[in-house]
Amino acid sequence: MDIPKRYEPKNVETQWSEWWLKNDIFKTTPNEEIQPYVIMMPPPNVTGVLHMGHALQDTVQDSLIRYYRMKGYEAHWQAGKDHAGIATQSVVEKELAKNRMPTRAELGREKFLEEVWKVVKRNDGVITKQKRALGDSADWSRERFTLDDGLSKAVREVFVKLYEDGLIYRGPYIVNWSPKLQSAISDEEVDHKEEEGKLWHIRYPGTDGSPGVVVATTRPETMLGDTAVMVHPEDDRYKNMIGKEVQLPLTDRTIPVIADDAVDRDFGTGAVKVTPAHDPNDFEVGKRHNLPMPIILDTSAKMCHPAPVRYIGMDRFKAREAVLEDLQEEGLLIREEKHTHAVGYCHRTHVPIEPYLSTQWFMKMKPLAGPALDKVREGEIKFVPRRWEKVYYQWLENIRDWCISRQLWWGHRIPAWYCADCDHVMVKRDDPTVCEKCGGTHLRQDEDVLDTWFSSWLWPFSTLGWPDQTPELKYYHPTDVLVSGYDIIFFWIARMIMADLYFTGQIPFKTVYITGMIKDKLGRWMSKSLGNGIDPLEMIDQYGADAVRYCLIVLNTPGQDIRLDPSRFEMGRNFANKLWNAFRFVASPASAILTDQLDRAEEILDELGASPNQVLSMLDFQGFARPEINGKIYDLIRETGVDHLEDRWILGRLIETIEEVDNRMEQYRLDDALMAIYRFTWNDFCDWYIETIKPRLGDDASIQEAGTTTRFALNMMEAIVRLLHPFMPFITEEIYQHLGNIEGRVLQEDRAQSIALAEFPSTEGMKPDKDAVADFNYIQALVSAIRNVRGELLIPPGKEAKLAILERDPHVELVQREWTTVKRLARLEGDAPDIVTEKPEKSATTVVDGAEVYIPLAGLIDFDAERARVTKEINKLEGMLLGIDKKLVNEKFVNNAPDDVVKNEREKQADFRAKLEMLKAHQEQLG
RNA sequence: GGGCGAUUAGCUCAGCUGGUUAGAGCGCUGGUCUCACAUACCAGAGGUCACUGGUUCGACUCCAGUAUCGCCCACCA
Repeated sequence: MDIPKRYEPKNVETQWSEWWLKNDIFKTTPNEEIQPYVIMMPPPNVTGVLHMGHALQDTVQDSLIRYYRMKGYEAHWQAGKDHAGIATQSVVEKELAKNRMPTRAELGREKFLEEVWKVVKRNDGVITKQKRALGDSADWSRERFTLDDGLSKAVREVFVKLYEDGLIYRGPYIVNWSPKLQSAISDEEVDHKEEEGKLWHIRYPGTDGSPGVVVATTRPETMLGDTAVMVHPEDDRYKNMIGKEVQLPLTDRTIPVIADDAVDRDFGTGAVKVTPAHDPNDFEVGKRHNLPMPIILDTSAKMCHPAPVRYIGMDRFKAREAVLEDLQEEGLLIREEKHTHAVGYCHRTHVPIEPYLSTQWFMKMKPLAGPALDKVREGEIKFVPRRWEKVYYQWLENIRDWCISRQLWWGHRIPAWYCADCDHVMVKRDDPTVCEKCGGTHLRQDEDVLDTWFSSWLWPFSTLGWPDQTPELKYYHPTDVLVSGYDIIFFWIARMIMADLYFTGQIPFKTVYITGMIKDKLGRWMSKSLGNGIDPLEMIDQYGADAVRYCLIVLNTPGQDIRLDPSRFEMGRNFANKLWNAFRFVASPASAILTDQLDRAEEILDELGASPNQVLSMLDFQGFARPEINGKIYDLIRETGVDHLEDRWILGRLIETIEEVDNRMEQYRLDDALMAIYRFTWNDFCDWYIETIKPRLGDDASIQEAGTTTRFALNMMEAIVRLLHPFMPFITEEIYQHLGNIEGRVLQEDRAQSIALAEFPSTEGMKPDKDAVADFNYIQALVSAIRNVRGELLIPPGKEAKLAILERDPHVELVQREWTTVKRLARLEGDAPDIVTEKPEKSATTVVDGAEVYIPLAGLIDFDAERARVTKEINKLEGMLLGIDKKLVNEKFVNNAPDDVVKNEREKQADFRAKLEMLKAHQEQLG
């Protein structure tokens, strides 16, 4: 067999990902006989590329999906893409500019949308391909797009239904306006940043020549749109002003002084300028007091008409300077002081939001919020980790209406028509041609589109065919878990829960698994401007997708941010390489031996004393996925007289590992699950098991022994790759298929086509052999102790040492029996340990499991080193013993602590004391 | 102004419902190209678990507070 010494992921990974796709390995179908396990993949932007956040979340999802698929579920991972209104539209606009094409405005709606579709079609498939390179085992045949016909139908249905139910309305309100996007955005799309700004005090003189009032503002430029000054009704300073008019500086207008208890008397001057069209509070005040609401900033936040002519066309910040300058000149700028306040920024374009009075579509959220809150409160939907539920509650409890209209072109156009003849508004499932009220035919559809999230909040059911009652909807819905970052709890997660409950009456998913966000090495967000991003594709190219996945899973504590440094991927690569070489080792003798065995089949079977079918089926590789066979394999091996301690030990460790993996997977601690597999593979299987069985495969071993040994080791290998497959799908598929080939003529028909479809190892009906585990642990401790002596005393590795054990040591028999192992691993000489009645002269002494063992040192080392080693050991022991002594002297501890804890401490005390005594005696001897 | 998280070895992080000799990877020190793997092996050093109190026989783990860093929410102009 041709197996490369170094594992090279590149070709292997591409090959398998194409093979999986070609063979429909991940395709699912509704099947009532099988339990479904479903995850909705958060749809990435159509024009997007894979970034580390995707890589993390996808790996988590894929590991879950693959795990449950192997556990026998119909595991469906629903993929798709989001049209991402604003993001996509600006990508296309930028591209037009770059290519010196006409602008959006020049092209007009229809032509522009054609351009967008061109870009979308060109990019379609890019991110999907990248996700496949990562190993995503989604059912790609069921991919959906938020703008495809089905989803558009769902969006339309939802809009009309909510309109009919009175939850969607249209009207003039203050919205968050992004001058850069030239569109309204929702509250959630505004980022607040604390900023050091200024508070300016401006005098509004009385119309009668009196001093008037001084107002304080952070936005002097908006004064040009003021229609009142308000003071607190009880404020003695201003009581006499209420009802009077003041002059609005820089204009020829006069405005009234009104009283409203929304005013905080202690802030600023206690007098507030009121700009109803450009401030949410002032808008409310304006409504209460019936004030005019002149709009003085246009959609680009430039000064416009009712403002005095000399300011018109000025950008808002430019206008601020001009206004301040002019006020200064007129002596009306009283003072300016520093003032920190929160400024809203457009989440996407990072320009300051302009509160702006405009007519938009809104959705009442309160009625939807109640049930969504209940489902989480009642535990029907659980967040992992739980603390995110608080964030969810807080948002829903204070939820405000959702501004859903956007002044964009790319998206679902609002299904509302206005009759030019009678102003009637129609919201319809099918495009109307005639006004239902006046019969007129001059209908005009609303120009705006819906917020992107208005389609994605339907994702868990719209992708499954809703509003039609499809078999998919019945079978896959509700889904099991949603995996996402905490950054879109409001945007998406909470809204999905609301929508699903409202429209299907079901929860969208049972669990919300919140991942952390990927940060750079210094804990900063990865961003293009900082240039600190790590490209997952580059990492896949360099280290392999398995390595990237390994790293991301291991670093991922639920809900905790991850500081990522590219060098971290080395651990994944190294682990893959380790696994590969372990496989190479157990596989290389396999072909030869097994072929030979089969050639001598009858003879061998005869020796084994079993019928051919029995033996073949029991030695079948499927063994470790079938617990009931597992034990029998071992029994059989033992019956043949090939009874090895290490086999029973590693089997025990495997059982423990499988149990731990299952347990940790249930808790969504994929990091722990993977670490358990890692430890088993590297520390137990590679470091101890393989090292121990080497003699059984060497030249001195019989074919029969080598054969059974290889069988057993290959079975272990198979168990390992199956355990590991959910996390590292490529290398495990590669090894699995190799194992299948090695098996050659034996029971091929029983093997799954892909490891992805093989059974996950189970421990059903199996228990670790406790005695074997204890015995092997002793051997490990013994070997480690000897190695420690060797290491500390700098005994050259090539030099073989001797081992002497006391006759009364209860482990004598065990050490004799396992001498081959001990000898090899500790590099000892002799055919057996020396059995002595007392300590040999000039020996290093170490204590293993309560008994001394000796390494005669004559000719090996100087005794100073041994003295130093023993002193170190004694100091350590004394420290530990001190703590235990203290506890046991304390009556309260002895009386109050549980018996087993006290017993445990007593045992430890005895052990440590004995060990200490032995070492001290030894130290004395050394002089 | 509320809320949340973090603070454990030089670095990045685990440590579940209080009792472990407080762990891992990387890095570091010493030794090995030992016939699966130098992307490796063996041995080792390194931590008053941010601080202060409290609860408890016992606290890295629970409670209160302090400090530093970070995040989210919030219409005081």
